[in-house]
Amino acid sequence: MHQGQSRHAAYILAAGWACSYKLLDDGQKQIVDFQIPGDFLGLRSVLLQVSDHSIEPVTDIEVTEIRVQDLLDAFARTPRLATAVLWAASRDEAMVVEHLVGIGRRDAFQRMAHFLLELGERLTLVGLGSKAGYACPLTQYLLADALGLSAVHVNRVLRQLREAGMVTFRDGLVVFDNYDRLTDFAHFDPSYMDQIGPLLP
Amino acid sequence: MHQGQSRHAAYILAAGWACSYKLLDDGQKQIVDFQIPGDFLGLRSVLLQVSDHSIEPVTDIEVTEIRVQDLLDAFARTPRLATAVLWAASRDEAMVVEHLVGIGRRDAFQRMAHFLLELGERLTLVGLGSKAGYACPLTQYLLADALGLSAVHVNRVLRQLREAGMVTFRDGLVVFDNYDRLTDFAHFDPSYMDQIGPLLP
DNA sequence: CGGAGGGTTGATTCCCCTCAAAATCAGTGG
DNA sequence: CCACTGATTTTGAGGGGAATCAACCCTCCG
Repeated sequence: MHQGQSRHAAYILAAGWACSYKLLDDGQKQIVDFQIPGDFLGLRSVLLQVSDHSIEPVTDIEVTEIRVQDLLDAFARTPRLATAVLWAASRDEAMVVEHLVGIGRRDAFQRMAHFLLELGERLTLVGLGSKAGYACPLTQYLLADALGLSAVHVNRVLRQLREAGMVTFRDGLVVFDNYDRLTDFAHFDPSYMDQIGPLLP
Repeated sequence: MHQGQSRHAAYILAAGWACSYKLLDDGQKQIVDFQIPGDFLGLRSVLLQVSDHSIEPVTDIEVTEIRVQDLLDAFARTPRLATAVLWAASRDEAMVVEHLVGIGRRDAFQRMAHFLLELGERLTLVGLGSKAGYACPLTQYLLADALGLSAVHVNRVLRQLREAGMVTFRDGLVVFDNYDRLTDFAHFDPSYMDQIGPLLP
């Protein structure tokens, strides 16, 4: 899916990882978010009718297609579903906001630590991770484009976090060497993620 | 409205400016967005039941309160309204994403230029601005917290943009000295803002 | 075996921050 | 009328975090 496209469906990611990003005129890339199993793909593009961003697979993926018309029809029949989707969209926005704060006000180390922790939290919710660590197919280039850093600096930051005994990212595996010290260092507060659930009438 | 609060209403801003922001543990502030007349206030906080951010007036403001229950009841009676609100939420998220891209991948000059242009575009839509300029009550401190810069650097950037004959921000007034050159410089593409409107069943 | 993608490390440069100090202005009270 | 205060804007000097440039290594794969 690419920026500017219209007429496409939304999907739910069943397996694999994807990433949504925007391309700038000078060729730079800013990754907005990574999608893991269970996440919506392209919901906003459908609602706004024109995609304002691109989506790309990171690994091989499996998706379930949701046709726009079906979704809107379901809203009409089941208003509570509309509320639930609105809730899901709000939770997505909350994550983008947290990402914005990280890039705007945290240095590279806290930014990286916070990112790895948030990803771990999300993966734990769907049974793909724990406080020990998780499998992570992202390259250092992808991390750089997500965190607003250069790939070289990502490498340095990862090395220093590893040498500090807080977290090790190697061979597609994130291992939390000292979870508590890492959360402390990153000022990580997961409360903005584990939401109560949709507010239903 | 403050981070962590629950039980509050949503509002529509009738007059004045507000800003939504997050506070970090070390006291730094990241402004996520400014709200101008016509914008929703706190919609996400209501849907997620707990506010993940704070909202503060920038000027004196006038708001219209929307009670949560009324909103949800209206969704049940008028599904199209739910779709419309979902659309508005998506548009808000698109603006946050654009903000994220700006902070992640643009230097201070393009960031400032882009920000002033986007604000101008939004104000023009509600009749409070034009390609000539607009009244802007923001201080350089607020700009700094929004753009992820220091107030000192904001000042330098504004001076250089002024000396380059592109835009002048002085005494609460933004004047586009050369709109075309500024949009060119900032790679500003307003298409992500003037959306088609809600997709209705 | 050559090439591509990804990871690692060092040297240098530069953008932006921090610290510091004035200047300007609105309000406030003596 | 004027000193006094606080908020905001302005400008300078110096420092630091991250980018850029440039190698080199490894593994996988046709």
